[in-house]
Amino acid sequence: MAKKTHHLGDLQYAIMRVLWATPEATVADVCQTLPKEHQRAPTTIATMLTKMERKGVVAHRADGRVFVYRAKIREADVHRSMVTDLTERLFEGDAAALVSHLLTEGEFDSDELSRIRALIDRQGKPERGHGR
Amino acid sequence: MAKKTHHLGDLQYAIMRVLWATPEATVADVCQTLPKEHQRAPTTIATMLTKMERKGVVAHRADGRVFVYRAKIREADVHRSMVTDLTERLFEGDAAALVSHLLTEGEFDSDELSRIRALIDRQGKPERGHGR
DNA sequence: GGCGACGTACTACCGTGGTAGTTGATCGAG
DNA sequence: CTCGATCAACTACCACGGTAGTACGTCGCC
Repeated sequence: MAKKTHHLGDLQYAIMRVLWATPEATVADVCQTLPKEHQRAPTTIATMLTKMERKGVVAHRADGRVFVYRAKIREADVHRSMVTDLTERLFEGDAAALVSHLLTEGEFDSDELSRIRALIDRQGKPERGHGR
Repeated sequence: MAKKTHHLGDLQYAIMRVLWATPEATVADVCQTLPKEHQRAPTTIATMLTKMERKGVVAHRADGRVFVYRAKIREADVHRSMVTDLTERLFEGDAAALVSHLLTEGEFDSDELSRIRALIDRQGKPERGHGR
């Protein structure tokens, strides 16, 4: 497999989000769907998509004379690879240290705190193979 | 102020780690202290430091003919800015969603889980101003 | 005094993200 | 058939991270 940490730029990630939200999209579709802070000239999007295809993160098929693009990588994989990346760089792979960081930075209000607590409880308790 | 999300490259971050670990360091010091996966030619480090100084993340003073560099930004700030960056890109700024992601990705063993739970408990209540 | 080691400055390149203009093919309208 | 719109292709830049060689000044040693 070897996913090897896709690092996408800002615009590239924005484009991926469009493609993840729809099965297929033309350059024009992407342009229209992009949030306004990422609005760019259509040629820019087309160039980006070409470069992204070279990288293997998208693919296209010709529908008449227009190209229809689709994502080749899954959002979850990118998320995982980006989070893992950051965790390794900043916390030597210690994800708990990342959580600790978020807590000490006061990123959460008490509402979120309980939400997270609930998630942890669901995670730790039950019948999952590993863990004592 | 204007923190404006320092995004450091891989080598740059590795260099910063060296400078954070010591009050001051020469190019040679940095070269020697860098972990082997980041070992580079001394000129490379020097060039990098020059570029980093232009960016304002380090500063130097001349000690005789050698330059002694020191960090201009704090590690905590970089951590915060990088984590915040990722959280915004991936989870629209919802840090709890990031934690949720980590949990569903099974990043923690039960030991870490309890550690995190303890941290969360400490967060809600006061007492113990700041230890260690 | 000359010479080599050391150390910064300068220069040069590559890859990639980002940005967009220009070109050329093609398709539909008149 | 011709004209204008629409697209992809190609080209050209810029900035920046990364990488390192070369040039040049200086310091200590023989």
